[in-house]
Amino acid sequence: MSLPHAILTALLEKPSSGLELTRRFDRSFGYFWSATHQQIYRELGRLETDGLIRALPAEQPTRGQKKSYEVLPAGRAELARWTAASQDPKPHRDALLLRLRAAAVVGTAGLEADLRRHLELHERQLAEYQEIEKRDFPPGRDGTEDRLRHLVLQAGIDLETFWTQWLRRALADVAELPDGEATRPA
Amino acid sequence: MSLPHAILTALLEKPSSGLELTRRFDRSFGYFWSATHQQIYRELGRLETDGLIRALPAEQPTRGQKKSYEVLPAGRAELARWTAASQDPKPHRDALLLRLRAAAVVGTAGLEADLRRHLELHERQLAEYQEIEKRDFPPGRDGTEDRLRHLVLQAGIDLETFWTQWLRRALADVAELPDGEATRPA
DNA sequence: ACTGTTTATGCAACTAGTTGCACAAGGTGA
DNA sequence: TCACCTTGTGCAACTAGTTGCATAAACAGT
Repeated sequence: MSLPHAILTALLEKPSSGLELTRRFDRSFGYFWSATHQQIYRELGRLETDGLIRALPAEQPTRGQKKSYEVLPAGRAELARWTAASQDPKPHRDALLLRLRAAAVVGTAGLEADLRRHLELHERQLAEYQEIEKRDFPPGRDGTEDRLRHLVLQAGIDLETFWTQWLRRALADVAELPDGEATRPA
Repeated sequence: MSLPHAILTALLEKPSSGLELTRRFDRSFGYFWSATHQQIYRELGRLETDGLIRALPAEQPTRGQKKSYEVLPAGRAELARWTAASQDPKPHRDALLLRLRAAAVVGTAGLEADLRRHLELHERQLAEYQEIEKRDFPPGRDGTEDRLRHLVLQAGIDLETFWTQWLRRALADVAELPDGEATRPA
């Protein structure tokens, strides 16, 4: 139940259209919350119906026209309520770790290439976050908002750093394994 | 589409009943895949129907009786197929990071207590994983399966370590903030 | 003008995961 | 022996997220 709150947060930071939100969720927002454009449009509709946001119609709100939204007081109140409430951590699922555990019983075929692919993805992501840090958080500025947002970005950077290191280690380990079809034959 | 494969992996490591699986998914398996007992029973039914696993009926398979399952060759083949295929990383969502970002616009009320609660949870989890490591992976043993499983556990340990560190830093940062109802007044 | 591509919005169907509850068997204490 | 608790299995309804496709306007080339 957090997508609406993610959208409210994004809109409070800057009123946007559906597509702009999609871009932001793909980009910087993505390191803590991701969403497809279909999800976003659907949720924007709900939030508008519920009176938490409203459209800023420039001209006619037909198809093919940009439609920007802003947060209404009720929306801000709802976000504040949600933010103040304590939440239980959601269970995590990691397909890559599961795969490695599965590989321990059915063999490591094909694993190495994919570990390498993941490593590349995480390296690219890390580089991107470091770019953002350099651009958006130069040393010296430390308003409350900046501090908190920097903290969030820092988590993203540290996580990507962790994964690149772990993957390198995993690759090194997998490389010196016998790598049969199955380690414990059927 | 990974729950069936998680169950196949777990059953290959050791044939189990629904409840035993539930316990394992709550415990060590939980650091890379979690599932409720309802999910597990449902999936066991499907896997049996599909001929990937079969029940080992001790007596009568009535209600209130333990019913253990083992993986059939078709199940092992399916798991091997899945493990060898490359998969795209799933998008991640982290409610805590989202909350922090939301707190940057609607205020940090209630945040500190919850960060502290999360810190405790992660510390406890970390301690538990370290226990498991000490018990299940004493230095010296390094068969292929052990190596891979240790690698997975290591990821769990390192992730929990990361979170405890990050949360301590976040707490320190939040502590010296003005902490008004909203940092940027409505 | 016409064809194709990009931008922008959106619906519908499906899959995966969660929540709430039900039911049976076996043990425990009063 | 009856009431209650724990263990073990399971269904049904709901919520969240994914996938596939449709539609329309704007623009670019030919």
